[in-house]
Amino acid sequence: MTSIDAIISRAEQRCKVHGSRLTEKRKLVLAGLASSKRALSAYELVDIYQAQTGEAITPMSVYRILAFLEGEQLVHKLNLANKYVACAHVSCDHAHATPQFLICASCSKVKEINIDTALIADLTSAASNVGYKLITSQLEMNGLCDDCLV
Amino acid sequence: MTSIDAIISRAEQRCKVHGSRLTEKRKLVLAGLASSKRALSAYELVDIYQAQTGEAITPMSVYRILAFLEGEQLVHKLNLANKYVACAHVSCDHAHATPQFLICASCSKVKEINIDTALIADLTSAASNVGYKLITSQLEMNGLCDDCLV
DNA sequence: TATACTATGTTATGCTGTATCATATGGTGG
DNA sequence: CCACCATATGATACAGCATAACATAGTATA
Repeated sequence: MTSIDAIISRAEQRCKVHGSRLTEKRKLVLAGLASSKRALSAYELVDIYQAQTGEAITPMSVYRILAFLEGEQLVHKLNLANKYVACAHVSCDHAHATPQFLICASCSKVKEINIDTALIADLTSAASNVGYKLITSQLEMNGLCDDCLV
Repeated sequence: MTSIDAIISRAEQRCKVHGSRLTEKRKLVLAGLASSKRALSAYELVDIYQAQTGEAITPMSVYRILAFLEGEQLVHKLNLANKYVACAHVSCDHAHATPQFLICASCSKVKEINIDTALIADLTSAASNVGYKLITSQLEMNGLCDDCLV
């Protein structure tokens, strides 16, 4: 079972539980994303969908599908890069702890990591000290991956 | 001396030291940004420039000027919001410690805060553990400010 | 003053994302 | 099984963010 299959099958499970529909198109978009190591833009997904299925899809549809998949926590949007990744982290099988991301500024490769809860708590309280309530503790950081560092 | 004046005068100082030119347009764009509590988009700055000076300026020019000001560390780009802020933090007068930003998702009001150096070190080492070298430790977090929370 | 560099003007274009209205599809109750 | 309603997708247009490429103007210095 490839990691793509794992992601798809988890998606099916999740949607079943939530009573939402993982349609063929949604599945294909998710598969396109899951088959990439890199984060992809919506427009890149349009091309990949076309390449993998031979069918055309509009950016509008891709955006709608990404929004759905985000709602099911199957996909994360990386706001720093305006790109999307399939959620692949172990934590997702459980309580879905807020993910933290490292994004390679050169090749868009993404690592989803865990950061100490205490550290997140520190950030939250630092924010609260100046009157801000964090919407999400999803942290995104730009870096260079080891491949691109060479 | 208003905070705008303080920002402008620091800008003049900085450019003098660096041998770069703080032209009238650059000064006016910086002033536009400094006069706002909120982060502003390049296109908003175009409008503000027009309103404050009666002269038109193109987005292209504003982008170039913002790039210059960023290079002089007089302006920070907030990648989460695609907006810009004049650097107003005390830390900027000194070693220019890496700034951390809280951005109100509703009104774009920005707080530039200090985060414990140890915490940044933790993030850096967490990144390094999975093979990433952080490009910047500038952290951006979306939240809601106290005004918008009401 | 000639020159070289920096700054700005001008136009076009690309990428990211959303609004809107039309059509199709699929589940549910009568 | 059909009528109905909610959901999903199609199609088109457009808004906002950002850069490319080439032309012109302004400035410092040999």
